[in-house]
Amino acid sequence: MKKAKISNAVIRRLPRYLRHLAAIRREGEERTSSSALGARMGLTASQIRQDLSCFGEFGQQGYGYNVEKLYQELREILNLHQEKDAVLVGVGNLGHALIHNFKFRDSGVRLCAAFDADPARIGTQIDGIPVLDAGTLSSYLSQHPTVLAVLTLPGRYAQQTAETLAECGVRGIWNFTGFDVTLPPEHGGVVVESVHFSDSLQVLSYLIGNKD
Amino acid sequence: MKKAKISNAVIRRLPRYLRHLAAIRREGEERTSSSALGARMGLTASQIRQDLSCFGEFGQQGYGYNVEKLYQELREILNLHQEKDAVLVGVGNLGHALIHNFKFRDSGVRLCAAFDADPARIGTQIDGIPVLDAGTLSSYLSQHPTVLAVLTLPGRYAQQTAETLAECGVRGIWNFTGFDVTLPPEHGGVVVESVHFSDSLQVLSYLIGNKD
DNA sequence: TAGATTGTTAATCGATTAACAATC
DNA sequence: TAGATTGTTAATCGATTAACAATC
Repeated sequence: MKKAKISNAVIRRLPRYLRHLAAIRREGEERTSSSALGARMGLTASQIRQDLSCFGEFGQQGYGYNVEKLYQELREILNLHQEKDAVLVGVGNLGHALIHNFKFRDSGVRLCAAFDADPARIGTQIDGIPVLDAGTLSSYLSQHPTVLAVLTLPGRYAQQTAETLAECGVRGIWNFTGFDVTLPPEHGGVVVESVHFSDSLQVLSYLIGNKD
Repeated sequence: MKKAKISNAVIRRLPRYLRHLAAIRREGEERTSSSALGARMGLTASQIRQDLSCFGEFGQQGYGYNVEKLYQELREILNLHQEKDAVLVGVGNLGHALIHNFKFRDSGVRLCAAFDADPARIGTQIDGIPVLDAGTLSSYLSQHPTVLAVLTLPGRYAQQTAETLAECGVRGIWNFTGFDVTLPPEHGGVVVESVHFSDSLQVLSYLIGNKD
């Protein structure tokens, strides 16, 4: 039901808008404007108005934007208001850290189960999330339709596991393995979002190294 | 000694080039070309040549690029060849996971010490990395000049800790706190590279939600 | 009302792609 | 040599910024 294709640049700014709106909201402000928000975020007022206008008309001339309303609009645009079930695959240090620290709920995600191949972990719970046998992943998914999967297992299993997930109907894969995962289009456009720690560190390395 | 300013878009592609070159190298290939690399990475040959030409002339007409040479060139461009000392601040689950799993060495980073405020953790070691009292951070830094810091502590301490780090001469901050950190220019252009997990998940949420 | 600020159209800027002469 | 492929210049495309009429 969307009109024009939204550019990637715009999409990647949305969570940042949301973060700043959330902060302004916590500060108790009722209204803001494209110029105020822009000053705060280091963007031009023009860009903010242009970005938001991709999704609708959320402001009011002479007044600006109602913080609460714009905040909620952004949550809807990002589909955060809609509950999404997820599983996590690979309960190593990083998987454990995500289960324990990360606020999945803030993004509308309900982490339902974790999977691991290590018998010592299977059957345990982490913060109330059961750790199940990785061998039962696809049978679990067939019984519990799940839209999201968090990939935190060793890189060598990334591709194969991603394919299993895609076959079982997962729509989005949040990939922390550091390996690229490519899913053929027969899997109906499953989206892979990768968090490449090393890419980020290497960019930092570049930036500090060229400051001389 | 660099000529023109390199655009951010180019810089963020460099680690990805490196990753693919590393894979091609592992596969035992001796040469590649902008079109072969482009096909593999989903980029145009033109873009690859354009990107690389920002940094020098690494290819040869009629032949293409020597994989090993280009790989090493990219490592130099990113300053990965140059040893960089780092500290990690905040030894919670995520900090622990990074110390234990992340291959800092692959990016030329030597993690020298970790800091935490929890007395139960102070004095322990994680994979050979000593956990020191967070209260001694600045005195440590004055004795051990350190260019990089990994921020993995609770968000409410992010800004203040970043300022301390900047005052103590740290040049780059790798920020995992989920909070934005802003350093005034009086800190001589300390670079902050943030890994915002929630931004990434929210983009994924947007993308799967708009596939209907 | 007058001032402020929107959404949108037009202008500018920057990044990507195409074309091609140079040459291995 | 002929074919392949570079580095670079020019053309295109897309994203950002500026301008402004509409209006709260």
